[in-house]
Amino acid sequence: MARRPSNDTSSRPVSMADVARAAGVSQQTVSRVANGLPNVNEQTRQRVQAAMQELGFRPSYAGRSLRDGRYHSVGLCVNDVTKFGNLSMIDGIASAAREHNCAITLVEMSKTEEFSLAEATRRMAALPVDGIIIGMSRMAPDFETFDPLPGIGTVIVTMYAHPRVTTVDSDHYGCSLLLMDHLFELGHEQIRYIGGPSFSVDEQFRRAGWQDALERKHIEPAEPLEGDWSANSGYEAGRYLAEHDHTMTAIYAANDQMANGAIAALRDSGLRVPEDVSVVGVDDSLDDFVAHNELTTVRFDLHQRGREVFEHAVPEAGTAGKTVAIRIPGQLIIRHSTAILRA
Amino acid sequence: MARRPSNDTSSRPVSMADVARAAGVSQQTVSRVANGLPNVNEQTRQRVQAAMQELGFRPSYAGRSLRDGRYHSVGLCVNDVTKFGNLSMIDGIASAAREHNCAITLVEMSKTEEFSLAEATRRMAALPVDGIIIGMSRMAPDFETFDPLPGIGTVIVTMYAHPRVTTVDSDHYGCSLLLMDHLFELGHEQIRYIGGPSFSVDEQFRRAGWQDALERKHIEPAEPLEGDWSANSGYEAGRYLAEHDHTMTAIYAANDQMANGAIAALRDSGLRVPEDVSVVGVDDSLDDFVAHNELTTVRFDLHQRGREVFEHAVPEAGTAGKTVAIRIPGQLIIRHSTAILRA
DNA sequence: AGTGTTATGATAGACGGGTTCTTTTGTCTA
DNA sequence: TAGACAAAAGAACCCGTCTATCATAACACT
Repeated sequence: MARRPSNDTSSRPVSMADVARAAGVSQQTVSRVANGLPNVNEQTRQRVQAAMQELGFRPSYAGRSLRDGRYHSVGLCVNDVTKFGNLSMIDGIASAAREHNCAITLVEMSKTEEFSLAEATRRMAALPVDGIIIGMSRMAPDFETFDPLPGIGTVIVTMYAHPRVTTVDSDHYGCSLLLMDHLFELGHEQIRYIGGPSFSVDEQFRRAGWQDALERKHIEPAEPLEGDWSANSGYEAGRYLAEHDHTMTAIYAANDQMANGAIAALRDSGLRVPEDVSVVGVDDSLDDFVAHNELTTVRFDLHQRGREVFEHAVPEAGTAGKTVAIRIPGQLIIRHSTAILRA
Repeated sequence: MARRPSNDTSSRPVSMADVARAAGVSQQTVSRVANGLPNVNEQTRQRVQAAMQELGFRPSYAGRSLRDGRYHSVGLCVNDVTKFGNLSMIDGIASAAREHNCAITLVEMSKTEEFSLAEATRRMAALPVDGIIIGMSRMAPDFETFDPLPGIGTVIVTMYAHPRVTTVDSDHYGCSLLLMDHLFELGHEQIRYIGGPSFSVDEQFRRAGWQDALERKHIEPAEPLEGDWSANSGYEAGRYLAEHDHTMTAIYAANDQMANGAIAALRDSGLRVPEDVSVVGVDDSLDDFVAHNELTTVRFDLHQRGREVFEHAVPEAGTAGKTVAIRIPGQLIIRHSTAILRA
């Protein structure tokens, strides 16, 4: 014998049938009231609403989803919530999701465990999501071992393109070109690079942009330095450069934190910024943390990126099926850490 | 006429019935295979698994939830993802949720719209959640207009206590006592306060701690200054104090960013830190952004807070029903922005 | 009296997974 | 060969919401 329908409201959420019983009407009438359909007597409507109120009825998400085939939520899988890139991604997506009256189902992978597209997809597949977003800025996506789930939109946040999946990212290559052009215009040519950890894809593209910009002008790039995104690592690198490279006139640090550290190191070494050395960073992330932020940097429109990501993951009519690779350009923010090269 | 059952697999996710048809077995046999139950012939099992693979079957979240009455997700509603407090809360909760194999359903309220417990509860009620967490650090919770949803755990992250709902927060009052005791031990008595915006509850409790600590020692508190949590506002306040208060020997800034700004202002005014003025902050949030972080501060164990929040929102057997008010103490981190008061 | 409108109930089916009950099939023993 | 027993698989039903259909009132208007 299958389970008997139980009438004790204590252990079970309140259903339409419970409301119907309490109000002395049929379940359909409750449905009509709940969904604001016509052909309900005003008196009846009030009686039903009173019963709903009293019993604390709220429609079952599961029942409705089963019926509608939609969840009104988008899945987001990231490696580490606290990383600047991921945080700003969440913010951008949250704002886009809210506009579509959609929630975000967030899964943070363990910081120690292996983070792969395959694993992320497996985890998201079991969740109530109408689309899947996977943030892969830390490492190259494992496209070989990955198959997108059929019948559900998938977007990967990465600089790499995929033939069957839409990928979106801020243009981590182009931002370097913006900054390098700015430095070139100021007359700089000996531009050193302080990068993030070399496994990071963001780092790889930012460094490639720096290198290509130099080579395009037939300038031999000096050895890039490797940091870990933190201000301290930028300081170390800045110290090293101040002591060992007396021809350099500018430093490109791959994020603002390292740039900030590098500036401190240069000043501790007796060099002036920007008079002796110009310094640029990326992200425009210092404002809250540093008074009188003077760093020339690139700002990405993370809300636009969030919107692009969201709308490709949960496509409205028409846009479905097309897979594209979107690179969102950054905007050069010129402050006072860069200056014209003295003759 | 009700909807006809459709057999076109193209527009509909693959169900157990589809797999059963393809494998030539009944739907129940598919269920047995999917859930690893016994009493299935090895040959049959393989045939079913092959069909699952080929059709790309994945169990419907809605169907399973409807059946089980559980969602394996906890709802989290915050005002602004990017605020340090909220971010670290998400991180802590995410890590606790992962341990329970649980996802987070995140709803970010519009930064402009009114953020109330009633509204947050209303939004979360329509989502697939086994528990509800509402972050209310920005303003006093509107307990009057709020009723917790029956039959679902609710936790509010706030310093205020509620008779029928569990509330959890870092101890924003106690952290002030820790810092003030540290400064008292160093001999400081003229301790100025730079706070956050006065509508913030965190601010109110941190300031109350500062004031009570002074009054307990019968020291008249000097007028507190109001910032907006940013380094720039800390700088402004620091400048003002350096110029107008020549008796102060220490500054307590209500977060690290403002403390960092204040230090910069003091140094720009020709004062040395910590020799002339000691400075303390709260949050321990500077490490990534500032090289050689020397700020004495209080660190909160946000993962512990996340765990407490999660486990009270989604109570395992036993803990249900009890409502408590939990205040998680911070830890004093002594660096080099504080020093013994010179005679 | 006849026609139409509005309000409501009764019944049922669809959605997908899981549980219980029942039936069929196969194997072993007396 | 009949009976006992276990393994395998099918049938029915429930979870809660929504919709479709039909039936049945009550009521108004012509």
